[in-house]
Amino acid sequence: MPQYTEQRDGLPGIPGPLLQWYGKNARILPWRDVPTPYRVWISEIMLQQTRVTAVMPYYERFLHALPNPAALASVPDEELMKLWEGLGYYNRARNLKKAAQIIVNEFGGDLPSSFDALLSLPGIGSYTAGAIASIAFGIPVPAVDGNVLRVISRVCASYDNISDAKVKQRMEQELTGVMPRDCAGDFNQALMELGATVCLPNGGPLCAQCPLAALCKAHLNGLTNAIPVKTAKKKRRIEARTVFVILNKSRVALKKRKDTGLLADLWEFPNTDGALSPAEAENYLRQNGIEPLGLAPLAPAKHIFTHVEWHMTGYLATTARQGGQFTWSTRSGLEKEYALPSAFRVYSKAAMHNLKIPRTDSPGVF
DNA sequence: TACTCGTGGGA
DNA sequence: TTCCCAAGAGT
Repeated sequence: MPQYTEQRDGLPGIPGPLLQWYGKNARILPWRDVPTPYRVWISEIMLQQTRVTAVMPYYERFLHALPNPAALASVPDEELMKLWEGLGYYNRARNLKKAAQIIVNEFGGDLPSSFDALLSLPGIGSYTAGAIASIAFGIPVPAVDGNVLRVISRVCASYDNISDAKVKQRMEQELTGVMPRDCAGDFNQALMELGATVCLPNGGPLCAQCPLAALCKAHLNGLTNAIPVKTAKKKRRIEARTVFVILNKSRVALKKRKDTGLLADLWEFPNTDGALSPAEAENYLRQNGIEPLGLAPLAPAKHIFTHVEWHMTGYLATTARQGGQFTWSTRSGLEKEYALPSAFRVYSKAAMHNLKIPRTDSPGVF
C-alpha cells in the first residue's frame, strides 16, 4: 500500500502543465471542429486501434452519407460496408448500426448523455463511453486508451502490465480523482495527444518537449525504455491460399464470405486453401462450374492480419459462361457496390486492369 | 483470461 | 524482413 500510493502521488500535478501544453499543441482534426455527440461517437469508433491518418479519408465521407443516428440506423448493410471498406475491424461498423437503431428506438434519436447508457450500446466500451461522455457532454469521466496507459505508467514509473484489464480499471479510478471538473474532454484528449505525439512507445519518447518531464518518474530515472510493460504478442500463423480472378466479358466473379469470423459478410474473389499448381487450379475451376478458356498465373501476394498471414497464389482465368455459384460484377460494381477487403487489393487491381478495356477471351493477353 | 478481429506505416 | 502497434470491444 505505501509503495502504491507513493507511485501515484504525482498524478495531481498533471492537469496544469498538460492543459497548458494542449492549448498550444492540439492538432487540428476534423472531429474536433464541431464535437456533437454523433460526430464524436463516429470518430471514436473509427479511431479504435486505427491511426488518425487512416481515419481521415473515411470520416467526412461517412458523416456526409450518414449525417445522424436515424440515417445510420436505416442504412443497408452493403452500403455501410462499402463506406467502411478498407478501414478494417468491420464489426465496428455493424455495431454502429445496431447502436444507432437502439438510439432511435429507445433514446429518441439522440445519443444518451450518461456514461452508463453510452456503455450499454454495442461497440462502446469503457474507453469510448468515457471519450463521448467527456468530449461531447463534459462529464468528468476518464477515457483510458493505449496512449493514456503509456503516459500514466511512465509518469508513475509503474511496472504494472498495461495489458492487464485490472491495471486499466485502476488507472480509470485514479484519473477520476484528479480529473478537472470543468474541462474533462480537453483533459482526456490532452493525455491522448501527448501519448500520440510526444510520449511515444518503444524507446522513442520526446521528453525534451514533454510538459510532464519534470514530474515524470520514468524520465527522471531513465526508465522510459523499460516502461510501459506489456505482454508480448502471439506469433501469427501462416495460411496459403489460391485466389482466382475469373473474367467473362466485362464481368468478374465475386463471392460473399460467410457471416462469421474473419472479414465476415464481405466480398471476395473465389479462393481456396493451399498454393495450387496450374493443373490443380484448373481442376478447382471445373469443380466450381467454371470452364476455363485461358488460365495464367498472377503475381503472388502476401497480406498480414493481426493473427494470420495469407500467402496468396493468384490465377487469372477467362471463361465463356458465367457459371458457378458466383456473383458477376462489372468494373463499376467493384468500385461502387461490393465491399472488398484490402487483403485482395492486388487481385482487385488485376481485375480492374483487365476489365478496363474489353478484349477477346485469349490467354495471350495476360 | 485469452483470443479474435484489419490495415498501413514506421523503425 | 520483421516487428511493433494505433483514440478497443466482444466473446
